[in-house]
Amino acid sequence: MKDLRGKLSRSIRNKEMVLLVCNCRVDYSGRAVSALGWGDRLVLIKPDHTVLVHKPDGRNPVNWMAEGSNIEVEESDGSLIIICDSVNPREHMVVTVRKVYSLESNKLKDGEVLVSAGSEADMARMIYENPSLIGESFKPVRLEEQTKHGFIDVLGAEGSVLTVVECKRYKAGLGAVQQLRRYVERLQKSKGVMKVNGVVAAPSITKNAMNMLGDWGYRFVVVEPPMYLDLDKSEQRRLEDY
Amino acid sequence: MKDLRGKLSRSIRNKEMVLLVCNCRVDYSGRAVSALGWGDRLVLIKPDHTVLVHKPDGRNPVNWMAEGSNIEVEESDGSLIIICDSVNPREHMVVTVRKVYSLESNKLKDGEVLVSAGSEADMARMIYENPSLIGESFKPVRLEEQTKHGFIDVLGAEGSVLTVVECKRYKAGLGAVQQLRRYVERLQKSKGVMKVNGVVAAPSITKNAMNMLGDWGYRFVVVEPPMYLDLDKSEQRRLEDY
DNA sequence: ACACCAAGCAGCAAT
DNA sequence: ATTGCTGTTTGGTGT
Repeated sequence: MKDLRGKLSRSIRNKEMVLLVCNCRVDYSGRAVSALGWGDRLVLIKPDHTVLVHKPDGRNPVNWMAEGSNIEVEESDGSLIIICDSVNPREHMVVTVRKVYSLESNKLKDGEVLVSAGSEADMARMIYENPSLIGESFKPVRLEEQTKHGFIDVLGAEGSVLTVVECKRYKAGLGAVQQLRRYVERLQKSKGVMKVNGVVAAPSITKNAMNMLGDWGYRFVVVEPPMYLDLDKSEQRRLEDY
Repeated sequence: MKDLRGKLSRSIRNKEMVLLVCNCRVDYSGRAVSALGWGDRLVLIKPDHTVLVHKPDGRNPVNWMAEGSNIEVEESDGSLIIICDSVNPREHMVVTVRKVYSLESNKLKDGEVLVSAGSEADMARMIYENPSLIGESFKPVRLEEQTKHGFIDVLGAEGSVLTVVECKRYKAGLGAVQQLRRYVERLQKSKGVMKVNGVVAAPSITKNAMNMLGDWGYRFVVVEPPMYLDLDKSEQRRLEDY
């Protein structure tokens, strides 16, 4: 274990990406507490001092420390002990390694950034630019207004009545209707007007949410999120082209 | 690349955990669309066919496929091409690898499951068992009741008045108050009673949420989530003992 | 720093 | 399978 400890410490200090496949146990305390008994896992230490412990299944790490953690490697009783600490939030994770299957590290270079589309913001933009998606008389006024007390996706008017549009890129649930209700009520209060229209714009809506929508006199409009990448900032290619 | 393709395919078929450190690009389409240019990354393929692409920083994978995806490995123009597909939701991810820094795989065995404490459910249980945390006259009735129209953390009574308690393990925000409001209103409607008490139980609460709470006649009670593990199911040890 | 909200949220439980 | 909701949510943005 001694040389392993040295190699590990050196790789971390050297800002390499470390892959440690091992049998280990993990103890965590901080925002919660947890214990994980002995088993085979991947311990991934990134150059930014993010530490991830992955079980052989699932998308998420079973334990982790956010970037910037302090990492110490010790050796005791033939075990490798990886101690991670962070302040704000104060967190502590200890990985005790009793068997190493493989340890390797690489210096990685990656300057690229993910380009993606299909978010709720993209949807809001699409509605702003194509107001008829909401209704014949809908005239958009403001896009993605983040105010002190909420975030209105699209604000517009139908005739002389203000209309709040809440977008959801997936099936709208109770939460979406509640959000809409909050924004509508705030507008009514702040503007001192009785009537404000509320619209949920989403590809679909759950039954309960639809009922709640009706109870409050709001309406639902089917809108699909736009799925194309703006790769060249000029030429947009539809998803299906790929 | 040819032998690499064989090794990779074999490891995947063999349900091993595959670690591929490489220079690659990634294209994804499904719930959204994304493109990621050339760079050095870790491609992690788990036995359950979860696929994760990790950049050298950050906690989350930059691209991924959920467990159970179909994975094909091809070779073209000296590049390794990993094609992942899933139905429901229909998703597609292609990792094009032009340079392999390392490729290894291991058969992992991990039967352990994470034991943790400090969740909202733990909080609700604590309140149920220590009702005075909410108030002198609070008598708990039901714990974590999932009704058709919402999920009530703790339901109780103060005198002859029903009381709904909404727990948050962290600082309570507007969402918590709205949730509470929905449950209270539903109860009032279904039971046909005028008065139902509402309580937000959390370590702290935001200013806006506190105001909203007052507007609706609800109250806030300071409660910290319980941070101890029930390791033996009999003997509880406090976090600080470790 | 705080507050609020979206996420290709993921994962879980109950319907 | 759908619905609703928590999470050591993470991550981003505006105040």
